[in-house]
Amino acid sequence: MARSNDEVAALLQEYADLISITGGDAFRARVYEKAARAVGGHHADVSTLDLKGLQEIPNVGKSIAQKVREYVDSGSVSAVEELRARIPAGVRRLTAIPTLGPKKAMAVYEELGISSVDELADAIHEERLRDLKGFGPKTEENILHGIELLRSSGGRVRLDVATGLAEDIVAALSAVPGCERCTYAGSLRRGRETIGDIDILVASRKPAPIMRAFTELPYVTEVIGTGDKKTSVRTGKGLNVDLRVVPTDSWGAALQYFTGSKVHNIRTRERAVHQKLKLSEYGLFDVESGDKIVSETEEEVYERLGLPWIPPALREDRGEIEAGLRGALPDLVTEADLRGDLHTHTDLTDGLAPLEEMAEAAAARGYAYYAITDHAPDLAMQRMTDERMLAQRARVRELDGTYPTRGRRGGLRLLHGTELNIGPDGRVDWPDEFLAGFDLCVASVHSHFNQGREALTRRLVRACENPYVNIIGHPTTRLIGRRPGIDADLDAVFAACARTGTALEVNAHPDRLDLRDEDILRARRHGVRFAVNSDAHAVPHLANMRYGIATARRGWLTAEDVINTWPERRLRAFLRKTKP
DNA sequence: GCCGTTTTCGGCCCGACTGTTTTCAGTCG
Repeated sequence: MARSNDEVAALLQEYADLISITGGDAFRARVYEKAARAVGGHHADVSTLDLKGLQEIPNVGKSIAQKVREYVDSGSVSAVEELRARIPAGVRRLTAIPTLGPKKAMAVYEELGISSVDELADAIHEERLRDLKGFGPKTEENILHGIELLRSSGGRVRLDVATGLAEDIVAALSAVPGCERCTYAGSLRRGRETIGDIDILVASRKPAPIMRAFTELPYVTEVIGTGDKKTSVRTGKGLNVDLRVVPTDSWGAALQYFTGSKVHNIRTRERAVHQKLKLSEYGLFDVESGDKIVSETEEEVYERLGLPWIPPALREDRGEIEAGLRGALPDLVTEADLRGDLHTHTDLTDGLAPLEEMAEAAAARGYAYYAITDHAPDLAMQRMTDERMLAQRARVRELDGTYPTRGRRGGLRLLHGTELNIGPDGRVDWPDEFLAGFDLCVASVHSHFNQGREALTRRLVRACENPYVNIIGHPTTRLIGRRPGIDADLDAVFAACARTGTALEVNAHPDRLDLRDEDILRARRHGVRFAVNSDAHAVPHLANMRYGIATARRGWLTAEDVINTWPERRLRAFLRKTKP
């Protein structure tokens, strides 16, 4: 079951879409969109709020608050039902087709009675669309192509895939003569968990050679559009890449603009308007005189708007503008803050590399400490026994402090741990006496994902209450794009973590990124501590930490919030939990 | 429909590109 907030947000978004499709007031539609986002991101459950409490949510006024109450009380909203009755659900789905927006969707429905993607494809094959006003052969072709894209991909790729491609493109374009600066922006710079398309920004006085080099890159399969300021392509990975070329003195304004997010940009531009200024990708301008005020760096742009520079990870309109105005932006954790990794595997279970290689690679990363946490016996396929685990522990003790780690006195401190399995009833693999021998225990759910909400919640809370469980590993077990997170009452779990001194993992594997940014934000309000871990099963996986840190930053975490940035003594004290 | 260091009414982010247009609407980010 989704949180009430998510259901209400989806309903408000649907209402906004229906207003747009029916040609309603565009500003009114936008307000519903803004309210949908605000409700989705609100910390308190809307089903527990009265009208007054609801109206404290930004962009929720009397009218929308009443609709939310109506939904919570009765399960539906009459105003939404009225529009649903006028517009078949299929018409709304048409707007998911690239190049087909609300206006065209309404036109094909009203003129031709089309209310599904299949009917639309048929109509195009029969050349019936081109007779409509504003439609022509090219429009038909574009829509048909859009339908193919919609059916084939569906869109977003993993953060690591997009990062790799973007870094290749930046390297290639940086080598083109006349390219003065080049970087990626957009959701990738903000570190979102999946990427819909890549935005590349170049500063240059001569765009043509850059645009040409861009369209000739080997992985480009199609050029969608091209001008002297902007070019868009599709790549073999099903990922679109947009390239914008701006004058060098516009770099800061352009970087700010193309980093987004859209909602953050709207907020910053609104601030500009209130100061009789205009903010675009070319700079911050005085409206009356047209004079450019600043444009060279992001810092100048924000400063002139009365704001400190805001880290890209925070630019989602989740309170960063208000925090900036109060001087209360968090000092976000960085990869350099990390002193160790607290969840890793070796070839004793399902890892690929032996303990020695993993430890050596960890030392090379400059860590001060490193935990080996192989699987415990309840994951039967891992064939773990007490003897094998104790033999590994003896080897860990031998190797402790023997790997020189740069910039630190003494060698890499090795911690011997395990990744326990949280059983259906919340119990873990070993009895307390055996668990007491570990330096730390991660505990994770690996099966029985579909127990009811109450059972799953109890299960996780019970794991937190185990005095030997230090970290809940990949807390929701979601796999991005493949498996949803378990349906537990996460707020209850977060409260249990805070109460028992159990940390929540931010699993850095790009398939997981679990907890996700929004859940981190909620957990943080409970006073929970976090561990950003690679869950490495091979040496190269240790470097996935960058994605975990990106996610932690999106969750507003500081080094203080993350236990594996702490000095070893403080970490070990935390791991003693509530035990005497 | 929401909101207010101009305002309780009158605003509401800005520009690039495309395809259809004889000067602009729609879509996208």
